[in-house]
Amino acid sequence: MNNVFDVLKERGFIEQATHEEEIRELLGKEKVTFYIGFDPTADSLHVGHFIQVMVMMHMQQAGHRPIALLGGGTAMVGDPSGKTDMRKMLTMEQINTNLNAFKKQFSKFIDFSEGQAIMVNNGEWLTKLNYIDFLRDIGRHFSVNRMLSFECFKSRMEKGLSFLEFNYMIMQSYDFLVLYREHGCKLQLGGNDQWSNILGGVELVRKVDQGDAFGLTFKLLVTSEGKKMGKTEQGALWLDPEKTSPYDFYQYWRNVDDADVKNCLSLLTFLPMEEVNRLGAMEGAEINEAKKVLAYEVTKMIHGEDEAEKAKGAAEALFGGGGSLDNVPSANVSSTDLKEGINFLDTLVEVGFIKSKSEGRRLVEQNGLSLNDEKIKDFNFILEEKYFSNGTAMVKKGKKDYLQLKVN
RNA sequence: GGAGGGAUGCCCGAGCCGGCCAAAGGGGGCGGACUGUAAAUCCGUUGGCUACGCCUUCACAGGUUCGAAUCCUGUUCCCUCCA
Repeated sequence: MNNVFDVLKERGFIEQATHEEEIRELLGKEKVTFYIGFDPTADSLHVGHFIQVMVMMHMQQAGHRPIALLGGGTAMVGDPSGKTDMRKMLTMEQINTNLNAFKKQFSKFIDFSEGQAIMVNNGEWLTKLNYIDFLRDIGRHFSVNRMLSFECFKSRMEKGLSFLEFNYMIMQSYDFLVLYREHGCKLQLGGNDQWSNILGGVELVRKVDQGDAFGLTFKLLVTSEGKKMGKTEQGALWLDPEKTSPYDFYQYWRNVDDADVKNCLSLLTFLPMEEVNRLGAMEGAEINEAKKVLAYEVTKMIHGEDEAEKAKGAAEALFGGGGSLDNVPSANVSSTDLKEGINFLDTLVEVGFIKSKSEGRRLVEQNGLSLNDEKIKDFNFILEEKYFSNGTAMVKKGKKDYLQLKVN
């Protein structure tokens, strides 16, 4: 019988705990209702959120009950934790759109049937609060002196912090109290950047209801150098295949630093730790095998087995090892245009493979663009039928950015 | 409400006694070399275009001038101190 606490600890999730021993004991003896909050600030979850989802899955598998708290109310305010600037305000409509997107994505990973997990929106209670009542009931339990000393406001003490955002912590703390009262929620989890906010909630429940409340935070997904992971040129690594294609998603993990492979396997897959340790210990070129496993496993979990197979197949086809080119990223060109001949760079801009023609020229100048493995040397290169075989031609940008052109 | 400071390219940050500024420097990104579809390192590059020239950029709207990121006016936002 494994205690989830030990599992999470072994896999490297845990960063800080309010009452380490008691939490471990609690998780070992009863079915615990816990919650993690997610503010709907974008129209899709990203890998940073996914770490939290992984935790929820581990917990649910161990028999505990997750509450996915959607921050429809808190998103109206914006969490200042660790941020240097104020977030731009979101409109109600945006928040609601995002909320629905989050809901859908959660359902893929957590089992919400028969009350095994709950999804709630804090907008339901936060937007109805009466200011004076709230201040008198809740506000009086917070010491401004203490709040100001919290790490999460540090960067903002220089840059400026509005009262609006300053209240975020109190609102989140109140969430915990509401969930404690309505669902018997005793534990709040979150990324380590949420430590102060979680602490606020734990203390509030203890003060107001003399309840047993606990908090636990997890490592944020960062590289061995401390940089945030899951960032691409386009921004975050999204779980929505429309925003980050399964192929790009796969490639991201296929290309992580050697030093991060083990950590990623441990946090983002359910592979047994023996396997994680075995793969993570690989060195030199061998570790590429571990990266393939990582990429496949994570992609499978997010996008399903079919998409993972396709992404894997495409990668193999492009980077050696055979496989079919069917699932390589592609774009269409019209056969009538092709008969007349079309400007190569214009075409690439049109299909979005390069951002501008200037970028295209730069690439040509720097020898970074090729067609069917022939370097393009001329800005005005004309694309014609003769470069296509079986209706396709392969464009390559840089070392590993491929686009298959297909005639239609 | 009063006094002062600020807003620059993806980010940070020079420039602000007007022309030499598409704007120093760093970070990041991109390309090349080296490799293992890795890291580190080195080199190049980093607004757009009908491209040795042209066009649009230095919070926003006007003005002065042959000419403004740089001067003036108004507006918005932010910060600091005082009340």
